[in-house]
Amino acid sequence: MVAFVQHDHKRCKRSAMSAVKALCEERQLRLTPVRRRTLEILLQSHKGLGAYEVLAELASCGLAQKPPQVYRALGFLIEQGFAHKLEQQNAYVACCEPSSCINPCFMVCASCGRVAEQPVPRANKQLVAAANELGFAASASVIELSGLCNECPG
Amino acid sequence: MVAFVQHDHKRCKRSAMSAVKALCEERQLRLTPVRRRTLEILLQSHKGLGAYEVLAELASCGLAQKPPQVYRALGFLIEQGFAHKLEQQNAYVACCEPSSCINPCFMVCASCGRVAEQPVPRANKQLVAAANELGFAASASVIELSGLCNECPG
DNA sequence: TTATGCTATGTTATATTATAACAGCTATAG
DNA sequence: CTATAGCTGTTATAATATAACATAGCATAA
Ligand SMILES: [Zn+2]
Ligand SMILES: [Zn+2]
Ligand SMILES: [Zn+2]
Ligand SMILES: [Zn+2]
Repeated sequence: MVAFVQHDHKRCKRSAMSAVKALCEERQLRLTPVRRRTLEILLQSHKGLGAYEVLAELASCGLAQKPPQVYRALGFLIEQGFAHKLEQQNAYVACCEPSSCINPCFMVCASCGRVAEQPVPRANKQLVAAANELGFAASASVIELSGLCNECPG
Repeated sequence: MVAFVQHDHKRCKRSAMSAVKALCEERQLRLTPVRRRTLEILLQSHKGLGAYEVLAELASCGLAQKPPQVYRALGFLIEQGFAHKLEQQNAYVACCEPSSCINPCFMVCASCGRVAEQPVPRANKQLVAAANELGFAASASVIELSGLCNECPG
């Protein structure tokens, strides 16, 4: 909800990271150095990053050299809801609200690349209801909008 | 709307193909052999097909041998709204309603792979409105549900 | 303590998906 | 005919992702 408006991004990062730490303790998960650093890399900005961009960052601080390493770390973060994959872009982005995030909608600015994440409970209910009417039991949704953010002129 | 219920699929294919032919005449586009055959291949079933699966089919009837050929044909069909890409699966599917299809929602059965396509105007309006409130001007949407269809047991 | 099993990591190799770049062909309008 | 625009053929390569297996760290219980 925050990517496209002025905000204290340092605070934004700190709060996401501490939420993730808390959730890991709660769930008895190990936030290992490579997982933690991967999340930090994603949290640097609100832009989606390709897996190989993340890998390059990890490599530059000596934490990983090979694709499987970054895909594992991303897989962990995504499974736990600490990060998301943008299917349209094959890009990865940290979750802004790791403790309360369910089926968000992503808005991707085609100009600056920033991504905002927004819960859309009503739209989700309607989608699931429409699906149910067709006898389809929906268990997950991908909702991604692309367009222009308020800071990027048409 | 039709993939998950019993229906006359031959009719389904014929009607999509003739709608596409009409639209091509209207828009002065060339439905060349490779484009036409690509569409026919996608229309064989309501499952999403990978680009290289389509290519294999094209190759088996001598219409294309190399990746760029199938990606071009798919690109044409998608630009014109005659087919869609399922971003979650990197798969391609023919459009069921080529003459009236706008921003549909896709339901992908995780078990049988069939894909149904459904207009969701209300959900779309809500998504766009929510985005606008954040100062985001949405111009395109990807909405994909995954789950189980009525013929596939949990 | 040390044996045991589980989770995570390291590494090689390869699979899968997609595009850039350029050469050649074809339909058609003038 | 010939210029042009759009389509096709081909080579090469980029970009994204996973399989498979070897090794290391850690947790816990005999
Ligand atoms: Zn921020
Ligand atoms: Zn922007
Ligand atoms: Zn059908
Ligand atoms: Zn099914």
